[in-house]
Amino acid sequence: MTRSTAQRLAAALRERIERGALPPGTQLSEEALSLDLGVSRNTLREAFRLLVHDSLVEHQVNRGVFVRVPGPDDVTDIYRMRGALETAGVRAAEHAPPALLDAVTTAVTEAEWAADDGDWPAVATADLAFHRALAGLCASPRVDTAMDRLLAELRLAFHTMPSPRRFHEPFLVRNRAIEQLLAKGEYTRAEAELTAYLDDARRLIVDTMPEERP
Amino acid sequence: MTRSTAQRLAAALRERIERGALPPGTQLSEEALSLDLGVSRNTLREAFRLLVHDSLVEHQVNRGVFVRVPGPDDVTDIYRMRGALETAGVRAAEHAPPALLDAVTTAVTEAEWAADDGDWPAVATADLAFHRALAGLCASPRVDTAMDRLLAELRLAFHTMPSPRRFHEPFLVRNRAIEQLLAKGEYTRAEAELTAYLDDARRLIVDTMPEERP
DNA sequence: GGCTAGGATGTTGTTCAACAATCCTCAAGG
DNA sequence: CCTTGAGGATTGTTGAACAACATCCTAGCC
Repeated sequence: MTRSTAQRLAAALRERIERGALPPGTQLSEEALSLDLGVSRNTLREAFRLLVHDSLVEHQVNRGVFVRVPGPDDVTDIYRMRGALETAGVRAAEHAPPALLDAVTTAVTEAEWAADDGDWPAVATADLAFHRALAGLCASPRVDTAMDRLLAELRLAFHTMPSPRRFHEPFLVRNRAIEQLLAKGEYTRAEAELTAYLDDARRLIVDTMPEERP
Repeated sequence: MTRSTAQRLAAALRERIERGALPPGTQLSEEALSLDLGVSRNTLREAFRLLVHDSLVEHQVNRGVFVRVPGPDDVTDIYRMRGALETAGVRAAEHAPPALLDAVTTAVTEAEWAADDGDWPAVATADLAFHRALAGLCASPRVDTAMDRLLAELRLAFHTMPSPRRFHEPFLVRNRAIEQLLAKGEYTRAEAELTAYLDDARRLIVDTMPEERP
């Protein structure tokens, strides 16, 4: 309860953006939103800064803030950094506390359950949770928050895809494979598998994305 | 010149902090600073948000903003994430564009020159530039900015050390060794060397840091 | 003496209204 | 077709005011 008004505002807007109520490209008008949410323009601007911080919105000077529209090169870059953080997690797996390793296994299992139910949004969430858990093996708060921001940005990119519904499903078996390799202590092979995985996923996304506007 | 007033303010404050004019722990009073810098309190608060974003200052609700005082566990965590980003750069070195590899070599050389001159602040800058160049081999804007933030935060930690003057100098020979391994294409050994390097540097810093306050 | 309750004081959090600076639109003119 | 220039709309910034909160000091109690 010790959160500031601006922080609560940012959370509310973040929720709207991730749900898709504010699709990429939308302008967030200061006057309209401040009236809508019942706060002053100044406070709303503070909330905007927080959203800029997790790169969900983009601030153009003298023009306003817009929900970001990640382009193909953004996705490519996100996957580069994901590769750095997740492979670091795999390399750290050998000395990671058991609780963190359990989190990896749990995420894979939950993704499989969701797929059995045909609950594709839940599959997406669990898939991302699996990769967050991989990076989490670093046992580093900074890695964790960086990873969270990357995945939030990626979720935004999914919103621009034509049909993201069953995107994650074919990758579940590869998630399980990586988890097995980790459990068996074959870290080098796990890292190679993960790298190949990320490369394929990135390619698949970039290919189905609309062209970048000039 | 298309920068906002808040951005200019943030840059000015960032410079003061990194120079040490605002040592870690200092409270940044809104009223005093707004009078001093000739801007409104609201604008100053916007600048604060930008500084929070590169984690140079810390915002405590209803208490104000303070220049961060990184503790030993902060340093440990920074080195964890540095390890992830820099080793990723080393692994990407094989396919990195020549310009990025040149940047690595240049940084090492400049560090050696500065050491010959006994210019320890310049040695520190060049040392950090070398590691920034390593991470830069990823050719990823997001990795670059993440690395920049990490190093800025680390510079803050140096300010709390008793005598950071010649800290970087003994590491220069190891920088050169890593650079040589990269040039010879021995990426695996370069990565191992780098990991050992980071571990030693971290230990050295943490051991000379004052105790964390409870 | 030591401890708690309560008020005094200063700081931050938020709002409001106004004006300046900038961008966008659209129509007039070459 | 292109340029140019109002005009309108939005953001950028300010200053003042009040509310909410933290800290410190003091008075009172055990």
